[in-house]
Parts: sequence; structure tokens; C-alpha cells
Amino acid sequence: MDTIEGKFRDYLKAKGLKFTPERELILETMFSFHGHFDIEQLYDKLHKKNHLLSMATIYRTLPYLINSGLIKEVFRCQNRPQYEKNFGLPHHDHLICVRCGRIIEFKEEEIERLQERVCKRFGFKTVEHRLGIRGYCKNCLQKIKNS
Amino acid sequence: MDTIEGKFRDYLKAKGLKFTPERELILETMFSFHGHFDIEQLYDKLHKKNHLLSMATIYRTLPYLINSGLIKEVFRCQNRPQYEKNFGLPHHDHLICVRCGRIIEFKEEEIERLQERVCKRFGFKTVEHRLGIRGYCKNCLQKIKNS
DNA sequence: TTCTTATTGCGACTAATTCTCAATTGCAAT
DNA sequence: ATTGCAATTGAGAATTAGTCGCAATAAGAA
Repeated sequence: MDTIEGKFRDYLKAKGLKFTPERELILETMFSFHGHFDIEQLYDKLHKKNHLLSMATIYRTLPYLINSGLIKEVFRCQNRPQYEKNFGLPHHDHLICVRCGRIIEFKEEEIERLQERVCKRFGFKTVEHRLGIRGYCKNCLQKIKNS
Repeated sequence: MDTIEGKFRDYLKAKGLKFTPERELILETMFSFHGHFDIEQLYDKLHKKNHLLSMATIYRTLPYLINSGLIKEVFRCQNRPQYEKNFGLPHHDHLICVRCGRIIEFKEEEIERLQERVCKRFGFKTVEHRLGIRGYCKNCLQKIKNS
């Protein structure tokens, strides 16, 4: 199957797990976010639509979505992990402003290539990689200078 | 001051903070680890040497060590952050085996250079950056193949 | 030596995540 | 269709990492 739901169904079946309405809703709602989201935002969005599933179900479903490669954890903010869909979008990394929390996404093919070269050197097979750069964004640097 | 302790004393003094025996022990013990460590390992090592300081003191001291640039958080394992000394050692990144937990350190100057170029493009000033690649190490790939 | 202010340990607290369990439900085999 | 079993669910209890408040203590500047 080529659709997102199809991929999830395939993954679950291969593990002897079930495709339930709850799992369908979680998948659908996660993919309705444009950028990254955390568990609380997901929970709120589900409940606003009167989909009253429990936190436990969300937490139990999350690893399946991550292991199936459909969702990935991208970084942490205030010690809360942020997730993002991992399908149809090209891979990108993040600049994270430690002052205002702004997130800048960027893509640098050459870095990806060099990473693959490193992995080859060690006979390592990548599942997932993450590059996060913390620092001060342009705006905040300006504000710091003016104070 | 050029020593590690000297740097820490300077940092504390500049902030109007005190250099206490507890902080000295924490610094010393952190630097006695060869690779990375987590808070629990640090606590155990201190207590085995009969240095009975409390978790609260460790947690309170940690940010000073990180902000002074002597220690850095390098990655998370089982949702626990791992720390590492950040002095005298060149910067490096990590391959993390998701099967056996093995950590491989590597250094790739070219990646560092490209990162700086990206930051310049966005007018971003780096405080800290981290690249972690999760996947399967050589050994585990072999074992998977043979099973 | 004195005095101010930061620091300490302790235990209570918080918030995120995981677990337990009884009731329910997908779905493969009849 | 029906059945049976293993996976799943929600609710709330339990766990865990990390933080906080407080009274007693101790750095270190004057």
C-alpha cells in the first residue's frame, strides 16, 4: 500500500497488531499538523473534535508510528519532545533559538551526504538522524545588543 | 586560570556564586568519567566514595557546569540525558546503535564547517550543536543477518 | 571576626510517562 | 455469520526524573 494509512496497516499487520479506530484517529490527526507538535497539542486537537481518547492510548500508539517510520521526534523544547510527520517531506534539520524558542528549518544536502559517508566508514545502517543547533536567532541577537 | 577548576571558579565568581566542596566534588567526579555518563551514574560514583551529597545539589550544579562550557549534554538514551566533559577534547558527534546501545564517536570537520555556513546564512549565533545518528552497528547488522 | 547572601539536605511536590486491570473489540479461523 | 482469543481500550494508580521550599549552614568580602 502506498498511502499513509496503508503503510501503517502494513506495519501493524506485520507485527500482529490491530488497526483500530483510535489508531486511525491518532495517525490522521498527527498528519493534520503542518509543522511539529507535542503530545499535549495532539491530545487537545483530538478532544476539540470530540475524539475522547485517553493519553495512555496516545502514548501506546506513538512508538508504533515512530518505528513504522511515519512520524519522527525532531527535537525537545522545555524538555518536551516535538514530533513531526516523516513522509512526503524532504529531511531537514533545525536551528533552535534558546532565547525566544523560534525554530528555523534548513536543508543542506551536503551534510546529509557526509553523514552517509561516515556511516559507511563504520558499517553503520542509519534508521534516523537528527541535527539540532541551539543558539541565538537574528532577532534576539539584535535585542541583546540594544539592551 | 587555565585549569578546569580554575575555569569553574572564575565562572562562579563572575556570577556572584560560591565555590563549595560539593561543587568541587561534582566537577571532579564528572571529569573522572572517560566517556559519557548520566545523573544516576554520577550520583552512584559519588556515593561509593562516601561523598553523600544529595540529588538536589547535583541538579542545581549541573546548569552551572553546562553554562560555563565545561560539561555538555550529548544525547539521550532511554529518555535519560547523557553528559560528557567538554574541555580538552575536540568536538565530536555520535552514532547510537538502537539494538545494543553501542556508541561510536566520530569527527567530521567538513560537517562542522557546513553547519557554520548555514548559521551565517540565517544570522544565527551557535551556542551548542548536536548530531546524533541512530541505527544499527556493524555487529548488530551481522547478528540480524544470521538470525 | 563579622555579616550578608548563597548553599545545603531533606522531603514534599510536579508533570510526564508507564502500568494495571477489567471490559471491549478486531480479525482470523471456523 | 459466528466464535474465540489475543490485542486494545480507558481510568486511574504508580512511577520517575527533576524542581521547590525551608530551616540550618558556610563561603568569602569587608
